Amino acid sequence: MPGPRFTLDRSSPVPLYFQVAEQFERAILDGSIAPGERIDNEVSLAADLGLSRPTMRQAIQVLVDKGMLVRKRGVGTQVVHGKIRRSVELTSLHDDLSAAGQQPHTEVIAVGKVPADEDVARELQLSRGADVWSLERLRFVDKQPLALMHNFIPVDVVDLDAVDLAETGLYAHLRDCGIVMRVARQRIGARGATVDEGRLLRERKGAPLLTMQRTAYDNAGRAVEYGRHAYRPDLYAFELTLVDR
Amino acid sequence: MPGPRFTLDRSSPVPLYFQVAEQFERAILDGSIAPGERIDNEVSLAADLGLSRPTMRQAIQVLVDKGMLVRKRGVGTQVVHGKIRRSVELTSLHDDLSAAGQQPHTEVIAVGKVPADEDVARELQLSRGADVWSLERLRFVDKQPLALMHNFIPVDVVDLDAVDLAETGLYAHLRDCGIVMRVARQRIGARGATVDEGRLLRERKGAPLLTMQRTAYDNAGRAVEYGRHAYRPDLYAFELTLVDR
DNA sequence: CATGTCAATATGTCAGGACAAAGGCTTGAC
DNA sequence: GTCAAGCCTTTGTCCTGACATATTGACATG
Repeated sequence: MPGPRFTLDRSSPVPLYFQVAEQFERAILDGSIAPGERIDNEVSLAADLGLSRPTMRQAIQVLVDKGMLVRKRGVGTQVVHGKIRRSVELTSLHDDLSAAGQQPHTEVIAVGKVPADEDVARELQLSRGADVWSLERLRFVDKQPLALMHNFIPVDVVDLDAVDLAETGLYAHLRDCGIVMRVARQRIGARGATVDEGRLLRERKGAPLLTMQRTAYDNAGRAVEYGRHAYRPDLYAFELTLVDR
Repeated sequence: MPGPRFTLDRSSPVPLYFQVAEQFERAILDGSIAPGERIDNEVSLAADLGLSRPTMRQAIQVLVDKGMLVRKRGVGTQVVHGKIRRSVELTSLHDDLSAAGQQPHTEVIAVGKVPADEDVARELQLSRGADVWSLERLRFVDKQPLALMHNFIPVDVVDLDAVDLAETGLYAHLRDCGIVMRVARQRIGARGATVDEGRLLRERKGAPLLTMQRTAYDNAGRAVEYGRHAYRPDLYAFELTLVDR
């Protein structure tokens, strides 16, 4: 618990509490602080670094939210475990795979304007039959088909024409257009593959697929994207870390 | 934004920030504050209620974490959307269903001590072959089989003999024994049903099933439970709300 | 030996103030 | 008319200080 000496850069634009949290996280991940070990109390940690207790507390809170630390009143704060897999976040599969060092490859199957069906209209808060962008893509990893993705986007959100979606990824393009997604509702389920899905994903009809539907909302609470995706369950799964607060 | 008048009870043991958060949440859920609407700024809200700004800020943060509010620096804080389905939490299926007003019914298929296989040993941080409790249950809703649950628990965590697990639910029993689960890692996937699973869940062999594996850790970072579950995807799905912070 | 009490310790909550940074709006120069 | 500078509002970060409450362990008591 004397722990590695943390360094603070007060001239950096990075908030102090975040600098501390980052270094703490590294120390936990690389094993400098063992799981189960108690860290110093907030007051002395703050004093060591020349911070106020609320700032130190805020730094610790970041890691508590991530599930790496656990507070116990009257006792102290302990490391729960070192290896925390990345939890489900508001990112796209493209980001996920790129970050994992894999070589994703995307094939655009179809893109164009279509009238919204009942599902799409409800999720995007539009009237049924309204025009929406429809985008179907097939994602590969190592030449193997991994996911079939069908996205719907209101036409007034962004223009999808003449965009190289095979390269950039949908979410990256939306970000570039100034669309900021803040909240999303996801629903994860399973079902058998249709004939078309089977052909594209190289599975037989009826083979189990992992499905995910996601509706994403921007700053203003406007629904900006609805996606229905199907994954090959032998190649993909969702991992998440739950924290009881 | 003048908003409903909130009431504070300073003699209550419930923290002030939590009282405010609760009443705010109710106002959002019942539509008193419409989605997209901006709420008052933190300073004046705090002044209205006779609170300090940090306390008011903490109250708002609770709802930001839930995905109901979105902050924008220099602009204000907005309601994103009213209806937030419960996100995935550190609770059991039994709790989930009870809360939903359904009538869950559980059948214990098998319970006893077994040697840990490779998976179980790794997840529970035990040596292979060590004795663990094995508990297989089948859960029904409205007489329909919904989930097949297989849990493993280290023998030194709790005694599972002579417990009516059909009634109480596993997690409730663990809570009663003083086991507090703080963090859990989940992995959600899909696969085809085995013959045995098909028989119990009344599906044919190879029918798509939604699967979830969960390892739960207690305060000390000790793995206290590992579960492999299979759900009928026509009756169950995982919903979660993601928030970008 | 069991049990209740008390003190030490650590986190939980709350107040009040200060300045920084970002977004939106107005104003002014060109 | 357009674009940039500057002002205002609002949230973001950080400080100091205080008291409340839960946990643990030592100690006294039955």
